[in-house]
Amino acid sequence: MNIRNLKYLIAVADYHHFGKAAELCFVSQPALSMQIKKLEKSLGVLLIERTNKRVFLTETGKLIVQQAREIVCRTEALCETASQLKDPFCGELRLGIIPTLAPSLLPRIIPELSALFPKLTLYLAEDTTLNLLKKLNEGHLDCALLALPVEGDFTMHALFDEEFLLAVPIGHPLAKQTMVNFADLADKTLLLLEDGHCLRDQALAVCHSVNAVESKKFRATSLETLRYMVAAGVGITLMPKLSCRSNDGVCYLPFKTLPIPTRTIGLIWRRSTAKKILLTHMVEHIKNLSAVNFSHANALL
Amino acid sequence: MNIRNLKYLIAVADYHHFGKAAELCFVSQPALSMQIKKLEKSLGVLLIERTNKRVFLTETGKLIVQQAREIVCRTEALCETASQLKDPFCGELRLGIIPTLAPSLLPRIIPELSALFPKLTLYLAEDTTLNLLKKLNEGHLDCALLALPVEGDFTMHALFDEEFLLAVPIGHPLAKQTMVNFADLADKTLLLLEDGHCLRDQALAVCHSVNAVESKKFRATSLETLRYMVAAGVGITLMPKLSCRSNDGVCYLPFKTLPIPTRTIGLIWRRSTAKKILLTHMVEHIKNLSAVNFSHANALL
DNA sequence: CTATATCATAAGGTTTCCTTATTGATAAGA
DNA sequence: TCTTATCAATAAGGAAACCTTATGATATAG
Repeated sequence: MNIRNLKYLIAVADYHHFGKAAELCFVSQPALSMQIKKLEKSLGVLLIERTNKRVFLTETGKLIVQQAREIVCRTEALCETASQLKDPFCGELRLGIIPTLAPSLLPRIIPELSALFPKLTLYLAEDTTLNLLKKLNEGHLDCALLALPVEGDFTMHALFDEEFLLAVPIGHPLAKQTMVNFADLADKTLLLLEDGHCLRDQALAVCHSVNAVESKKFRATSLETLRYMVAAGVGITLMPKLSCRSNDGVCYLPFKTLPIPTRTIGLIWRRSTAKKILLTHMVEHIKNLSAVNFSHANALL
Repeated sequence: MNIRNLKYLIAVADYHHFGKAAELCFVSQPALSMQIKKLEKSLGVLLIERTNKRVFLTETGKLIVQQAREIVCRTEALCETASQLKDPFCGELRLGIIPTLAPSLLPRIIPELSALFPKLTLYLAEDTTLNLLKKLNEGHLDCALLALPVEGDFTMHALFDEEFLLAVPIGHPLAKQTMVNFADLADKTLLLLEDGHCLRDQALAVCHSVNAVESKKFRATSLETLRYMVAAGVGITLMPKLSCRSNDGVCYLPFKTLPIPTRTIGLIWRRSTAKKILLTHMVEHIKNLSAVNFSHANALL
């Protein structure tokens, strides 16, 4: 048995076709057929049932393929480990991020990160927390930027706390204040995001603690929609600080009452990742950036 | 990279010597040297520092070897899976068993099991529960016969309940009774096994529930020692039913009071074992054997 | 300074593996 | 029923990988 054998087997398992599997493996069909046969012989079991029109795995084959995938996956991880140890700041990094953070945070950190890690290719994926965790576990992502805490066996590093501000239309009675109390929100109705966004749950928690309620008529699909709804005078909402802007027809009021509602933004990754060194450096850099750029004074772009 | 490469690397990591590692791998030293060099080149990192007198792993090498061991281990597991699927009742089975069970149970099941699985080679290892669990986890054992429940992520199957009987010397006042009550034990002193035996803990639990106490002067290293001490009139003890004999100078009294003190004997294995089929068959056979042979009527040999 | 131990290198042969061409078997269509 | 298309197996020859033996280089010990 060798790793190539296993890769060929997995290709056949994925394509149910020797020819296509061979193509995928960049070898000729007979070469692949022969290797599969050799593997079967060395294991002493039939892995694939071949008829001329149909190729499918035996029950034994399914179990073996399952283990083969694990092995191939680990060999790739080994290579990745070596490559990262050679140069931790080189290669690719697949970064997941939640939609309520991406448009506001990325422009503030990507330019600096690109400059700091010029040999690094960054791939970005925007998705909900639940999907990000899934993709992380499946190895499709290397790390994720999201609101802590999350469930799962990940290494988690808090980066900064992001305040929530109350967003009201310019003409709103509260817009005359410079700050807002919890009491101001009592029995008010807030516009929130639709299900799936972690921000929705955090906002609901705030609602609960100040005796506000969610609007039953409307659930937004994005923060931008939410902002336009507020600007249009439909209602008020909570907005994370980094997403607050000036001169957009909305008035953002910071909270005066302690504890100020916030969410903690963090970077997480699989404990077993090969990119530990790069990622811990990245945490430090983002922490520094946030301290300098997202501070109270200049958080509003 | 291939599996052979990794095996060679692991051998060097284990022996810190190219020549000896090569011998272990049944190849010449240059062949091994070349493969290691090839691996280093393909990974792009230095794995081993060579001076003419000393061979040692780089920090990178240590991390890579760690992963290599995992991979090689899994390839062996894959082979084992195939072999077990080909013939589940063939090959080797490494069975662990606790010392307070081995001498009494094995003679009652090994002959039948040998007959049922003639192509199976059975290796037996006697050790305490803690050590058995460790060896199971490390892959040095395939399964273990012990008292349930145990801590850990294992598949567990109860086989039978084994009663505890009170062992008293023939001349003892209680020896005149045919059975014994919990009340008979109140404030009595019992001889127990030394630390490490699960039976000790179970006996202590019984002591606690009947207000008996442990003898402070003596702790036995085995059930046999315990039996001799009782026969010599030093004290009384609890004896698991399968270890009770007739005509050995000791009188074994069953408990009359409900619930009769017992321990549950079970077979456990790693959830990921390749020998699932064999082991589940074995569970059924031992259950049947226990129903037929360890029943109340003929438990005393 | 010599001997020894130890890993690296070199040259040549063996084995493994791959490629192209072809065969054989089966299912679908005429 | 015969033909055709599809697809995996087989065969033969060449390329690559790998191993072996012999030799080289270098550091340590005496």
